Amino acid sequence: MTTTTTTAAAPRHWPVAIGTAARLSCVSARMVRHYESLGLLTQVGRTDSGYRQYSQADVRTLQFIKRGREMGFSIAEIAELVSLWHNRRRASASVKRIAQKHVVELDQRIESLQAMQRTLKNLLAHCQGDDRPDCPILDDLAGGVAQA
Amino acid sequence: MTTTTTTAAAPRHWPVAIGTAARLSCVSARMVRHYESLGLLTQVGRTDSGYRQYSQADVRTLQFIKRGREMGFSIAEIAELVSLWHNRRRASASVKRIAQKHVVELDQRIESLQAMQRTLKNLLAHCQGDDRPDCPILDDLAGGVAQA
DNA sequence: CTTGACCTTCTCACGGTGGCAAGGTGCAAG
DNA sequence: CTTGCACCTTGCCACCGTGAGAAGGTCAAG
Repeated sequence: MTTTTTTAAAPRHWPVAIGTAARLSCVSARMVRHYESLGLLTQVGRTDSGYRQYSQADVRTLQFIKRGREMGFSIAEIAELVSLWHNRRRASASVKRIAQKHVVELDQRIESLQAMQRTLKNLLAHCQGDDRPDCPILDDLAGGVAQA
Repeated sequence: MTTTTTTAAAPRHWPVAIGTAARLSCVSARMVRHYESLGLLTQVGRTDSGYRQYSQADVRTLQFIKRGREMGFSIAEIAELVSLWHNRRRASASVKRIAQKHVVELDQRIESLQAMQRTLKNLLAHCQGDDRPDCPILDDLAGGVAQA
């Protein structure tokens, strides 16, 4: 393997093309274009032939987005966060507000999933799971007792 | 209010039109059609003019689907469950298997959301949330310390 | 007959990601 | 220089589940 530009880490020259930017940020080229189309990346450069050119700052923004997604922020929230990140006169309170709202949403989603789980585990505990047709799970789904 | 057919509960006559079926099952007419298009409702009847006609059994199936969605089953899983429900020679083990798989998936999703929460709460605890720009949340997103 | 509630089918959207196709580019090896 | 391959470009389709709306037909009551 004579690694020329195929290596993920530490490119010799900037700016880089989309493939490299994708590898450096662990975001697929597909999504890099998508994020650009959503306006998360401010004016990406182009070569004469139309290839996108990414600066180190662009790649850092992509990593920022990636990390935001990993924390479950929506694209819209990330857009706000990126904007705050780029704004030196931001108030950390603005960031905190977004994050707190997100924590609440996560709480609700977790709650909801846990409620499902309680119901299901309850039903599972009473299901024989043999070759007979009788099944409390189906009974419940069919308008049953609604045990929580 | 001279309630004729507008009432949700207990229709005088069967079969009923989609609106009534929707009200009885708490599924939007929109989704009732959608479920039919996915094959979850076996051959819905039609009047001469093309209106769908729902029997009590159809409405019960819709309620079954509704409850399944509330427990977080995917449409595909619900399709299997409905089929098992309709099959008198089913083995409850088949049902149990589907439900157990779903519980595992729920576990994973909950885990993942909780991981996000841990990270976020951690960062939030260190964010002043005042009018100054310094913010550990942004620092983390920007390729920071990755505190879990 | 008119009105209004209901029904029909159709399309488009969301969020976020993946896939594929058809075509242009850039570079290295021959 | 040519060939070949990896890369880039744009564009469209798919998923899942749901909502919104348009444009038109139907039914029942006034």
